[in-house]
Order: sequence, then C-alpha cells, then structure tokens
Amino acid sequence: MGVLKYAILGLLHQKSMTGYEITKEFETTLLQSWRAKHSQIYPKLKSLTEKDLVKYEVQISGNVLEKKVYSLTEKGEKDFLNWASKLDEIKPSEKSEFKLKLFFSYCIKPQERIAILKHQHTQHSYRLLKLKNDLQKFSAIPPTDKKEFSDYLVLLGAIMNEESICNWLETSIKLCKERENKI
Amino acid sequence: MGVLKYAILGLLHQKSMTGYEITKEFETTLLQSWRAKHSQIYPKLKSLTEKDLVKYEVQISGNVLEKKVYSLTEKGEKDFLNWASKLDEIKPSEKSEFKLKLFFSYCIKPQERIAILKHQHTQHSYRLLKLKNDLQKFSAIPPTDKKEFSDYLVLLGAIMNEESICNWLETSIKLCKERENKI
DNA sequence: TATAAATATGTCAATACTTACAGGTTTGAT
DNA sequence: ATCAAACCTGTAAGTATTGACATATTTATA
Repeated sequence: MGVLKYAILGLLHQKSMTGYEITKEFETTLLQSWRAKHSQIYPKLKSLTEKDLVKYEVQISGNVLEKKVYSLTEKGEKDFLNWASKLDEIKPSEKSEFKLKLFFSYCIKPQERIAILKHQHTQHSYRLLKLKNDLQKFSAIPPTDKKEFSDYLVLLGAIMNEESICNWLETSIKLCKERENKI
Repeated sequence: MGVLKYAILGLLHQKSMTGYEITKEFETTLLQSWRAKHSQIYPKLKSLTEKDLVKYEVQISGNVLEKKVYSLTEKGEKDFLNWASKLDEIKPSEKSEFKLKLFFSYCIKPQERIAILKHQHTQHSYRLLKLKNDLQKFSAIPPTDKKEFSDYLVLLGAIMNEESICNWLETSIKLCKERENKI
C-alpha cells in the first residue's frame, strides 16, 4: 500500500516538522483518516530521507537537545502532488471484528446478541456526539480553497458514517426484539 | 488482534472444512466482515492445530489427493463461544486512503477534487446496487435463531454504510460546486 | 529547587498481511 | 483423450503494524 508515506509527505507539505510533531498530527488532525505510532514514523522518515523525498536539518532546542526538522525535497513534493490528484479504485469493505461477531451471532443466546448490539450502540452514539461537537467549532462552512474546507468534508464523512452505524444498530436491535416476541 | 483465529473457528463451528473451503468462505460469505488469503489461512490452521483448538483428519479424494478436513476441538469451541458473546470496545475509525487524500485536497485544483469525489461516488453507487440486489434474495426477514438472520443484519449494515458514503460524497460534490461558483 | 509532564528520538521482537512462487490432482466438457 | 477450470496445499520474501523497551532533555509548576 504505502499510504503512510503520503500521509507524512502531506504533513510536510503543510510545514516543516520533527518526527515528534508528525506523531502528534496523527493523534489529532489525521485521526479520521490514518493512524501511525512513532515507532513506525521514525523508521519511515529515515527511509524517505534515503529516497531523497524528504530532508532534515538539525536544530538545537535548549542547550543540547538535537531536533531533526524535516521538510519536503522537490522530488518529495512532486511525488505527493501526483498522489494527491490520482483517482483510486475503492478498496473492499473494511474488516470489522464486530461485523464478524454479528455474522456468527446465531451461535449465541438472543439476549446476548442484543447485549452486544446495545454495547456497540452506546459507544457509537457517544462518538457521534463528540464529532457533532467538533462540527460546531466551524462557525460557517470554510471557503473551498482553504485547508479548513478539506477538514470540514472529512469531519462530515465521519459524522454521516457514525450516524449510519447508529441507525443500523438501532434497526438491528428493533428487529431482534420484535421477532423475539413472536417466537 | 488475532481476529483471523475466530473467523476460522467460527467457520469450523458451522461445519468441518478443508483449508481450501475456508478460503472460499472468506471470498464469499465473510466478504463483508473479514478477509484473508490462503497464504495466511494455511499457516494459521497449522498453529491452531498446535494449540489444540482445531484438529484434522486426512481424507482421500479421488485416487491419491489428500485433503485435510479440519474441525473444532472441545477447547476450540469453548474459545470461540467465549469470544462470540464477549462485549468489545469499538476501534478507532478505520484508516482510509481516500479520506487522507480528501484531507489533503486543499493542495489540488478544485476540479481535480471534484473529479476524485465523483470517481469514488460512481464506484460506491455500483457497490450499493449490488448489495441491494443481494438483499432481494431474502424473500422475507429470516427467523432470529437462524444463521440467515445474522447474514441479513450484516448485509443491512453494509447497505446502510454504502448509502451513507454515497450521501456524503453527493453532499461534498454539491458543496464544492456551490461554493466554487461564488468565488 | 525538585519533580512531573511534555518534548524528543530511536530500536526490537512479534504479529499481520500481501504478492509471488511452486507444485500437484480431480472433474467436467468437448 | 485432451484440455481447462476448479480443487488442493503449501512456502518465501517483503511490507505494515503494534507494543514494549530504552534513553535523554526541556519546561512549567508547585
């Protein structure tokens, strides 16, 4: 796949950053689209440097601490922009442990199935609430040429996705209960 | 994670199967919930055998071809049923190369962004169509205690998910176009 | 001024997963 | 009888990913 590469190049296209700052971006702004731990990021920065897609300069922070501030090379920027405008085929539907469990749920007791459905619903409802709260931070829809507009679209996707999951779980619970009574 | 283990145990809980048949299940019935290639399945069957969660007998097919027909051990069944009724915490939102690309779409031309959104929409619309067609194979909602009811719920989830993606993409395209005109 | 939290950078072992390599048998159709 | 498609079982190399190990500095605060 090699998507991590483009996530990093994209971040460095915004501004020069240290590995630590890149890690923080994954924990905040990239949360809805990609994830990586620092143990994956540092080695990747090394290999991207070797491929001449990024470069770094060492900065001294405080008295001795050496920070490596990474930035894009020309080659790296080209590579990123090429990826950014490329049309992709969609991937097969995401793996989901919960869907697998539901697929096998005919093996467990009816009330157990309802319990796992409800447990999921509680959590997804809460996540939806938080996302809707994030949306309110936008006082208006940002102009399409601004970074914020992209953020807005991704957030919208996350919200609509969580809403559909909640609806699905509610429908499923209702179906289980309705039909349980008839037996 | 170790989800593949439970996918295999669950399949063998339905009936005894060869590695080849298990592979086929992943390509058909498990498509909406989990995926694995035979190159991952055969080694996993080996390790599950070593852990005494599954066992196999060799059957001769035709004249010489040896098939290994796997089945659950008692330990394997317990392990599976324990997993099947366990409540899980939800995972962080799925990684998505497309969402990442959209997140960085402020770097590309407006018409390029619209192009990648439309390209996604075409493909998801088609997938939705196929899923809705699958749903029509159910003449009625199956009884809750049947395997088919579990299948039905998973399919419903896939459809609602694709619908929400289509809606999101449509909304996004509309927002891009509307706001483009104003600039 | 002590100390905790945040900043900063890395490696290692283990698991997960993909793609390609590699081989053989059986069954159904022409 | 031949041939193709489906059946059947594996391995190997490389990439992706996680969680734990390992260490050190700087900054804010009590």
